[in-house]
Amino acid sequence: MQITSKFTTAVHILTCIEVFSEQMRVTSDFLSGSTGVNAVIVRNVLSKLRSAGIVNTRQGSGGAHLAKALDEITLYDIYKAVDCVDDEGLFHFHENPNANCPVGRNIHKVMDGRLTAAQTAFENELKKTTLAEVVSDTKKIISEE
Amino acid sequence: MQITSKFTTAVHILTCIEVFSEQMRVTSDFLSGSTGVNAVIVRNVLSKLRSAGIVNTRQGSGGAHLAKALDEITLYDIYKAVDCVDDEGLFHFHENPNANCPVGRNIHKVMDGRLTAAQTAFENELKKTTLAEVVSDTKKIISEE
DNA sequence: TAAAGCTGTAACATTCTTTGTTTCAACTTT
DNA sequence: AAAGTTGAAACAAAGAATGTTACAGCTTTA
Repeated sequence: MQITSKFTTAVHILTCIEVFSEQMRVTSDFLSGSTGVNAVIVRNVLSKLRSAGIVNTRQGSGGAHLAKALDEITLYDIYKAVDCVDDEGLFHFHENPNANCPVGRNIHKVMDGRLTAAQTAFENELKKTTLAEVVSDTKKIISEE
Repeated sequence: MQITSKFTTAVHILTCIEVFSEQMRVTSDFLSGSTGVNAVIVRNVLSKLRSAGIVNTRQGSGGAHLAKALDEITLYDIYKAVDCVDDEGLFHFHENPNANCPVGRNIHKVMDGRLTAAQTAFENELKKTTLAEVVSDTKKIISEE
């Protein structure tokens, strides 16, 4: 199992918007070319990012723009925006533990807190990085090429 | 996306083995009944746990037993044993970023360390809990029912 | 030694998720 | 009005997760 590539795609898209949007119109076709991801998927990701208030897009005129300051967008915000994880949480619990078995009817109580703790540790780590850092690292590498 | 239910199934199975194996033979059929998971899947999970040196099973006689002390088995060990995550890591990176784009050819360099850090934070949290604690919590809840 | 009960495993089936594709209406600019 | 774009629905394809069937081989016990 893996976290959907929409997440890294979204980060890539946002980085492109920041790096290129002053010089050119960053369209879904351009982003499709840079990411290697289908343009409809790109629009889909952009749509989710827009719902989350992270980007602005407009029909007709084209070109995506950031809707927030770079340092106000964390990897966690992006991860949440593109629905990497459903409401059930990161772990898929087996669905029919037997309530007639003492272990079966209590395993959820014993495990849930610990599973949540692992998920939270993961998400907190994503909160530590902002798009500002990603963009700054990217620009630095580009300038040194 | 979610982490395969084989993980929680495995924890459930191991807890059952510890709780019940003194009084009875803990067969894959019994475990299937307690977990609500198909007996072949149970045997499959047991097979992976055996490969990882966590349980012993025997053809013919039946009945699974722990191969290690309870406090030497962490949730991380179980998670690794049942192959929750492949070698690529927790994140699925979009596969064809465009090397002709300055962002496309560098996005991996910028992101990989941060993705690994998030995965590591997650795994380290799983290392904090041993099966001893899971079993002890379970027995406590059962005794208070 | 035969029967019964169990494990190990392969092959296949089913369902769900992810990703891609086609299509087209609606919008904006020129 | 034409050209280029977004938004979104509907469908297709591929892959992953889970379940099912089937059966060979092991162990115990009668």
